[in-house]
Amino acid sequence: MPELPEVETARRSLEPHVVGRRIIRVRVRERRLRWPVTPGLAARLSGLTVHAIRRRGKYLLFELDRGHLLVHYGMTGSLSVCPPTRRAGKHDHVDLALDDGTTLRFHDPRRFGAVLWVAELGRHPLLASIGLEPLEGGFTAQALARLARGKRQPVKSFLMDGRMVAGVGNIYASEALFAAGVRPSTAAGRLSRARWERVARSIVDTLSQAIEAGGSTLRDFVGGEGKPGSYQERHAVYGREGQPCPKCGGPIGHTRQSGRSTFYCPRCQR
DNA sequence: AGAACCACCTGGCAGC
DNA sequence: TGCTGCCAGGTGGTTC
Repeated sequence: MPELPEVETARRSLEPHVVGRRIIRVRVRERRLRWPVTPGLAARLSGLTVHAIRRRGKYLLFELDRGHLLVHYGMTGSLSVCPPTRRAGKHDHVDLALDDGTTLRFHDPRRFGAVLWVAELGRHPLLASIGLEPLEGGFTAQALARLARGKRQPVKSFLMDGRMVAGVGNIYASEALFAAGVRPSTAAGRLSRARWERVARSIVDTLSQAIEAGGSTLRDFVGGEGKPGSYQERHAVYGREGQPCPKCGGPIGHTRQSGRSTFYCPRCQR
């Protein structure tokens, strides 16, 4: 469950269970994730209290007494709060036992996710070059246009580039561009100011509405406390090739951009 | 310098 | 059934 709305939904649902809890024990069953789990994670985390859970793009950041625990879901990662009796399954790679008897468990079949301890967030290379945060101040048409200046890259790829915009992935790039009426293949550097205004607003609206709906739940089920989201029912174009466009009724088109599926309405998006 | 492609994994599904 | 090939919400590094 990995784009911004899904990560934000996870953050909100974990917060009441995890903030204020002390980490009692750590168990790493599989350290081969996107990057190897920080060596000595158990010694690093044991005894520390979680003071807050923040999000930057698609990263979850657990603020501790010392440093942060950084979690990324990759394509198939998830966290759940389990009762102590729950047996670990095949892809349950990391457990944090908390002082109320529950376990915060990281599950990730494809192992594209990450679990890292970070001393100083500001200096960490994974966070240093992250782009504009769509739901915070500064996410404006002007800022986007400035970043895109001179780029011939398709606007959809631009929006999915984490160094430009944080947290927008394949689903929400397609959905936001549909809402804005902009063709995904348009060169980012050639969008007019008026179109950037529409794109910026569409990104904010799309992400906000998705968060309200609890995100999109596709092929995976959300374990633990997390309930599945329902925003997939409101996808206008994503995964809907050949089905009628909600605006004009024409068939939704499908194409491939730098290896990723793109869905759009050829009539409504110019 | 900028944009496309590859690699990293497992699982589910369609088609034979 | 079981096999094969293809597809999947990410992203850093490599190649062109």
